[in-house]
Formats: sequence, C-alpha cells, structure tokens
Amino acid sequence: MTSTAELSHIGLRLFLERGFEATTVDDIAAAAGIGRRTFFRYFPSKNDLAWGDFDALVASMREHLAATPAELPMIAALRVAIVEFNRFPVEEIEYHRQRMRLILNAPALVGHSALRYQSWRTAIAEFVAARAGGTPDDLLPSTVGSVMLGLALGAYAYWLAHPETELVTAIETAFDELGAAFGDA
Amino acid sequence: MTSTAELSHIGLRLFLERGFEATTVDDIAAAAGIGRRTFFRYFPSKNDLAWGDFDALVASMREHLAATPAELPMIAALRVAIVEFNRFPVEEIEYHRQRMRLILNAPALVGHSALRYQSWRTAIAEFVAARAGGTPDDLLPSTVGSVMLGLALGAYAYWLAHPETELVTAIETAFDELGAAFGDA
DNA sequence: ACCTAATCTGGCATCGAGTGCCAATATGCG
DNA sequence: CGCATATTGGCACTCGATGCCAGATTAGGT
Repeated sequence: MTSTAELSHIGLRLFLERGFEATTVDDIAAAAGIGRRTFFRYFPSKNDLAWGDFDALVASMREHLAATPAELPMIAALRVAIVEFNRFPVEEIEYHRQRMRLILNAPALVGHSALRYQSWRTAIAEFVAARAGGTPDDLLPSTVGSVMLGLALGAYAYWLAHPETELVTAIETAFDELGAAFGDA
Repeated sequence: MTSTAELSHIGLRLFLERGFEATTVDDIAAAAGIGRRTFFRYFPSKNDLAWGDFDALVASMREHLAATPAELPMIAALRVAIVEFNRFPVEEIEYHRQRMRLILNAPALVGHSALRYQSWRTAIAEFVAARAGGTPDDLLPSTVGSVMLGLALGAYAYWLAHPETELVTAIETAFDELGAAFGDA
C-alpha cells in the first residue's frame, strides 16, 4: 500500500528532522509501517531515497535536446536544455531546495550524487557527439558533459547558499560569466 | 613497520587483481600482515587507499596559483596550474593511469571521489575569488571550481579510454575546444 | 464466491565497512 | 634499566545491504 513517493516523503522528513546519518533504514521502515527488508525493494539504497524519479527528468532533457533546432549553437542549446531541466513549479521550489540541500551537503549523498549524475552527463555527451560528429567517448563530448554538470552544480551551490536568488537565474548567469571568462583567456 | 605508502601499494595490487568490491579490508590487512583494526588507523576508509597523498598535491597547486602573475587571464592561469597538477614523471604515468582507472570506474570510488575532489574545487574557487574580488561562495568562483573539475574529469575519461594519448595534451585540448565552443555560443 | 497462480512481504541469517574500548606490546627517553 | 607514551589488534557492536524462504496478499479465471 505504500508507494515509493510516500516512502520518499517520509524518509526525507526524517532526514531533515534528525539528519541523514542519524536516521537509520529501520527508522524509515518503522515510520512507514513496513519491514526493513521491504524498504530495500522500493529503493535500492538509503541514498536513493532522496532522489525522486531523476531518471524521468533526464529522459525528458534528452528529448528536449533531440528536438533542438540545428541552427542553435551547441552551448546555447545546452543552456536552454539545462535551464528547462531545472525549472520547477513555484509550489515545488521549496521542497526541491530542501532535497538538494540534503543531496549536496550530506557526505554520503554527495558521494552518491556522482553516481546518479552519470546518466545526466551521458545525455549531454550524446547530444554533443551527435552535434559534433563522433562518439560520446570523444574528448569534446565527455568534457562538455562533465563541464555542464560542473556548471550546474556551481549554480546550485550558489543558490543553496543564497536563498533570495532564483535557480534558473543563477544558471543563466553562470553561463554568461563562464562565457566571458573563456572569452578573455 | 608498515608505512602508508606500502599499505597503499599492497591494497592497490589486490584491487587490480581481484577488483575493488571483491577485496575486503581483511584481505588487505592480512596481505600486509597487520590487524584489521590497525588498517583503519592508517587509512580512514577502504576507499581512501586508492588516493595517494592527494592533499599534498592540492596544496602545491594552491601555491602555484598564488604565485601566478596577475597579468595572466584567469582561465589561462588555471589552465597552466591544472596542467602542472597533472604532469607526472614518465615512470609514474602507468601507475597513475591504473590508479585513476580504478578511482573513476569502481562505483564506490567514483562516489568517494566527489568527496575527495572537494578540496581541489575549493582551491580553484579561492583563487578565482581572490582574482575577481569576493568570496569563494560567490557564483563565479564556485562555478569555475566545479567546471574546472569537470573539464579535468572529462580529459581523464578520454585519456583512460585512449591509452595512446597523453594526459596533459588531453587537458590542453579540452581547454582549447571548450574555449571555442563557448566562443560561438 | 472460490480456488489457484503469481506477486508481495518481511523475518532471519549473513557479509562487509567502520568505530569505541581496552589490554597487551613496542618504542623513545632520561 | 625503567618509566612514560605511542602503537597495535582483538572484541563487540552498529548499520547498510543482500540471499533465502515461508507466509500473506492479490488477480484472474471458473
């Protein structure tokens, strides 16, 4: 009767109340009224609880990128796609912020994020490979994939530290400033 | 009697022979002739075994950056520092490659790398903050820190997949291609 | 409603990483 | 040599994660 979404909310609430480390899987299972063993059927790990269905978002970013007109320069295309990927309805923003604060601060989750972001980077790399001709293993695709992730994470760090700003604005500004910095290198 | 370097070599050898997951801390301790408990006094975790004294390298990169002439544009300064950070004596290159292949492929180590690279990113962010005026928490410093890490990781991925190339060349090329891509955005 | 097959559940045992505690051992120094 | 100080490693424990299996639940056909 418990859904993954429900379980995720229960877990997230406990993480925010007591901290990620201090919350055990037993705590979460007990709070949800399920067995510990069952928890691991809903989520492959305690770490994954904090990630909604990220994979669905990555899939939609893939589609967005695939539908991008070829005239748009590569970086400009990525800029639009990444901004859209990170645009959330107003009512979800606060929730998203808390979730991301957890993911980007709790050490175990920071580590886990490197694994979860792999699919995101691959989506970018495949787009770049398709654009530039070649494979996602080539230098430019793999570098742009990692670099775009870096850009997004930099913007997130800023957004989390400065609650008055907007995430999409931070991302746009990061693109501008980075373009300028590379411009006069 | 056992030094950290010695222990690190023993562990790395086992990781390469049997794989990271398949090697337990007990195996490593036994191979080194020490107790399991003692292992954890030399290294805080099994994951850290694969990282030499990365912190010393980061410290020297910090010094290099601090000594950079102010006339050199920021990205150019970072380029030199990152290339030098990743320049190793010929006889160490093969060892370094194996170590990095492990770190960037074994899932547990990929995750752990996100934690270890934090100090590297901070070093970059602090340099950028000093250059641009402001704090490392500002948007440009934190973004450039993450982006430079992304660039380096992209170059590493390429280098690991293409053994015939040189790491420093891959990094230089990554800077060139990224500059060009941002140029016509 | 009823029975059967497929699925879901959760208890139990086990593994492996990591940590606190403490007694035994080794080491440095006067 | 003898004392103070590290270093060592055994033991017990916590917690995440996984295999196994029996019991419960659900779906579907009659």
